[in-house]
Amino acid sequence: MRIRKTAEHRKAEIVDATLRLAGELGPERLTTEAIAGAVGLTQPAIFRHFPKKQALWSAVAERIGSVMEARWAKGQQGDATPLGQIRAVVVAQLQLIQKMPAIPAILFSRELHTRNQGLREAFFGLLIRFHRIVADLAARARAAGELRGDLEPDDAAFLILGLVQGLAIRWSISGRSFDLAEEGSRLLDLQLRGFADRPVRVRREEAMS
Amino acid sequence: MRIRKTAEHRKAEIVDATLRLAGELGPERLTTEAIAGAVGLTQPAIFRHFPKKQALWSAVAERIGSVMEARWAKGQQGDATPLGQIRAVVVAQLQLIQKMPAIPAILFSRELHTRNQGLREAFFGLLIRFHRIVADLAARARAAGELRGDLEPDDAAFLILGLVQGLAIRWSISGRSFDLAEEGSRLLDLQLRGFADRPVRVRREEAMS
DNA sequence: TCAGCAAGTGACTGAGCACTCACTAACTGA
DNA sequence: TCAGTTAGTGAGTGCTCAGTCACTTGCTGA
Repeated sequence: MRIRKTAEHRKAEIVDATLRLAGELGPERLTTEAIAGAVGLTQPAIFRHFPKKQALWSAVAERIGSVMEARWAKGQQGDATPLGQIRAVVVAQLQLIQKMPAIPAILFSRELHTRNQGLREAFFGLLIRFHRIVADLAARARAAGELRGDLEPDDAAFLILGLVQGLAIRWSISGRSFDLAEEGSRLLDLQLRGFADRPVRVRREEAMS
Repeated sequence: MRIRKTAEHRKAEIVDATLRLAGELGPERLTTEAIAGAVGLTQPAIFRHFPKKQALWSAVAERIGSVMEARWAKGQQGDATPLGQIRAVVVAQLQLIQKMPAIPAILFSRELHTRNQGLREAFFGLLIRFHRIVADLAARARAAGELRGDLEPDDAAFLILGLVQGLAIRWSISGRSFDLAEEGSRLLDLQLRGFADRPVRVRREEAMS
């Protein structure tokens, strides 16, 4: 007997399956046929819920965006120092990537880079949001004397984003062969140590010693 | 009149066109038809020189690899300090990426991530090579007292690779809207400053002051 | 100068895939 | 209970592409 569900429910199922499969097969290998199969529908049923495949990608981007925002907000809760909050936000992001490998897969996909402008804008916006959050925390860290004076908060954030993205690339291309959050936490420690406040005179002292 | 060239010459032309077009259209949008058009041949002629499209990708990877190795070697020439050589190698890499946008395009492509295992191995190998070079320079920097003692050369190299890759992502996704080598040079400066040697006691002095 | 080789072509094939459409049947509310 | 709504289907279309194949034609060396 044919099982019918509400459109809302099906949409969510389809987005879920797309997210999962995009991580497994990669966004360009992902066909509506495969998605339908995973959900237990025939292929044309997908188009009952999303008029174009692009609309499905938009829904996926929206889902990813809201999950990310939620995690970032949670990472900033608590009474940690600004640097501690940066750590929390970055680790939250890495854990999310580990749980949703579709995120780097889509970020590195041509689906995003050439085919689907809306998707590109959505992801670029997320990158900017992430950068903004880290940069704001860095600014507070600098004000609290936890950050070198010669390091602009924006630049500190770029370096931290680079850490996350470089790690994600290495993780993806190596076949996800290590624990992302763990390795990221370790490297972030080293990175933040290099960000710590150190007046110029200290360098002179070192040079003289 | 039909123009005939030697197979060797044509192969080089086809690889050149593929590299150029992969940067413009993206690796998955790139059809044999488009390549043939750029070279001035019909589509089946491509298969006269490369039995499968994958063979063409392999030739492209080989070309990229040899160009990279040459640049890295050149960057290490001269009598700069180890840190200076790291800077030279990184800037050389960024300039190459700027000249050959196909490199990040392929690095981020599904062509590499799921479709074409040989290509993935070739690029992963290049990443490892780059990491090795930077890590070796970092080890020499540490021996020369230019690098913090708590920072393993391998980890320093990971952070620097992250900088390069994060920058490449931002550059790609932003529509190549800034000067890669310039921005990279600036960030690398900030990064290397954080790598500079600083004994633990200095931090304690700071904390006490 | 001409035989043989190999670069190149025109016309196909077949697979993959997004998307369509007429139709069916499960649910819902009056 | 039954009419209207809408999730879902089966069969198909058209397009894009990698790859094939029989054939042609420019080039080279004996």
